[in-house]
Formats: sequence, structure tokens, C-alpha cells
Amino acid sequence: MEPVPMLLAMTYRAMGDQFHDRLRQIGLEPLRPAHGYVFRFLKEKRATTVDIGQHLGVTKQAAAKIVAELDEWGYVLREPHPTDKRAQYVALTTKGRDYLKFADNLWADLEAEMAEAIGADTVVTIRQGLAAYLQHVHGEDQPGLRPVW
Amino acid sequence: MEPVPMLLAMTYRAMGDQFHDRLRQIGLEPLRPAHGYVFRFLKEKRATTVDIGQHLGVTKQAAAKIVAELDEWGYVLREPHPTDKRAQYVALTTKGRDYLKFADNLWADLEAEMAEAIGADTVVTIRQGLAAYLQHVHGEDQPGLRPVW
DNA sequence: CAAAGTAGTCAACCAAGTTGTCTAACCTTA
DNA sequence: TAAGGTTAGACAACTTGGTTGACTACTTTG
Repeated sequence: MEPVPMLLAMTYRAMGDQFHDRLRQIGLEPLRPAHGYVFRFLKEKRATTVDIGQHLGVTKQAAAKIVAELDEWGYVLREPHPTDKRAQYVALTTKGRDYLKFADNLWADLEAEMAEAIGADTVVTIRQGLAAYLQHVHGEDQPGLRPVW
Repeated sequence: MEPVPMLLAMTYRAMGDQFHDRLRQIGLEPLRPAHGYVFRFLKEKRATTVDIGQHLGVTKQAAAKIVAELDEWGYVLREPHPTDKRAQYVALTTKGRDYLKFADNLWADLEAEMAEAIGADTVVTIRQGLAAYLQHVHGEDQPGLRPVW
């Protein structure tokens, strides 16, 4: 029997591949997972580059590169931090928000297909189970999001 | 609500981090995930470097590097292919088999802890659900194992 | 038996991280 | 309020783990 992490990795890849393929079919430029996760993060809370790095599980320098790309491509912009003159807030542009909305729909589609294949209740169990496990292991301060290969 | 793939990635990382930490505590040299997956693959079937690359989801050249490392460290050896003079079978040494056995126990421990945290039945559902999804998406020829970040 | 395909190796390259260093700004705290 | 420690961000050098491309020896197919 295969260890659970192998199943996690394979499923992650399988879903990611499909996501990527469909984005390409539509003609939307396929950003990497990290970019999408940054969008999602910025939707909920204001964040600096350091925050983003922590969320992704990479160094601040790596996060800075990603932010620089997104800025260059027009998905985010940097605005001065209100109280800390060293820092900058990274914020989504309209283009960034649109991309996120589109991607969310796509994820929902893929999840619906998953539900059709293995049962909606099973998907719910998986979602809740994994979330509960993460909560159990790491409490509030969640680990990096990036899988380490 | 977070998309399922994010949960997969975070859980994969959380489990992998714990696995890695415990190996280190024990003093066993912590190979990368890829190495462990190669062991597991070789346990079940004889395989060439090309087979391994396909299983991991990387090019044959990348697989060749991994095999060369494992050979150098004494975990595997290469033996001539019985019918094809170009090819070589890669086989586990005793050292390799021991490592695998040890790692399997560790995985089992981690999974038991997961079961304790979220319920054994939930773990079973997750396992079966993901396996069924992979089966549904890719049929017999499974996708690469390596998550693409 | 010729043509096309495949296993393995070598080499050059590339992407996406890392560590280390620096400056300017911030935060004690004595 | 000055001093010492910390932090955000930028820049540079480097490492890792992959990629593509080319080539040889061998195999398979028509």
C-alpha cells in the first residue's frame, strides 16, 4: 500500500496538470502555482513581500522575485506602507482580480468533476480531513504551502 | 474556501517535513523524496533508468542523475539487462532494502498519528478517494509522481 | 536489410530557489 | 534620547535539480 503522501503528490499533480491544460486551451497565460497562491493570499489580507514568502514557504528573496514578475506583468502593484517607511504593501490590480476569479471557477469545475467521479461526500471528507490534520499538526501558524520535492 | 490542491500541497509538505525531521533525529541520512520513491518502485518491479524517470515524472537524464547518486551511496546497483544490450536493470541492494523498510515503518507511524487526529475511517476514505480519482483521471498509466511547483 | 526508434551518456544550459551582505528604517530600553 | 538589536527590502553570487540537444550502440519494424 502506498503511503498517503504519494497519493497527495500524485493527485496534486494530476489536478494541477488539468488546470494548466485548460488555462492554455482558453489562451490565458498560464502562471505558475505560486502566482495563483499569491493572488489568493492577497485577496484576503494586505501583505508585504516578507508575508508572502512566509505564506509560500520560501525566502523573502524568492518571494521578491515572484512579486517583481507579477508587478511587471500588471497583476499586482506596490503601494507604500502606511506606517512603516521600509515596507510596501503588495496589492492586486483589476487584472489580478480577474485572473483569480477565472481560476477559481476553473478549480470549482475540476472539483465538481472530482465529486462526480468519487462522490461529493468523499470530497467533503477529504477536504475536512486534511484541514483538520493541518490544524492538528500546526495550529494557527500554518506551514509553507509549497511542496518540497 | 481553499481549493483542494492547496490542501494537498500543504498536507504533503507537513507530512514530509515530519518524516524528514524524524529521520534526522535518528541519525539516518535523509535522502530526498525522489530517492525513497525510487526504492519503493524498485521493490515491486524491475526497472531501467527510463522506467524510473517516467514513474517520477522527470526526464531520463534527471533520473540517471538520481540513479547515479544512489549507486554511489550503495543503495542500488546496476545489472545488465537480460535481453537488451543497451539497457541496464537497476536493483536495490540490502542497504537500500533496509532503508526502505525503516522508512515504511516511519510512514506507518505518521499515518497512525494522522488517524488518531482525524479518525481512522477518514484516513481510509482519503486514501481510497484519491486512489479512485487518479484511476478515473489517468486509468492504468499513472501520471508522474513529482508535484510540479 | 534498411529505416525508424530507444537506452544510456555527455555536455550546455536554465529556472527557481538559496545564502550572504548591505542600507534604511524601526523598536526597545536604559 | 542615544545605543544596540531587529527588520524590510534590494543586490549579488552561488547551488540545485531539473531541461534540451546531440551522439552511440543497439533494437524493432516494415
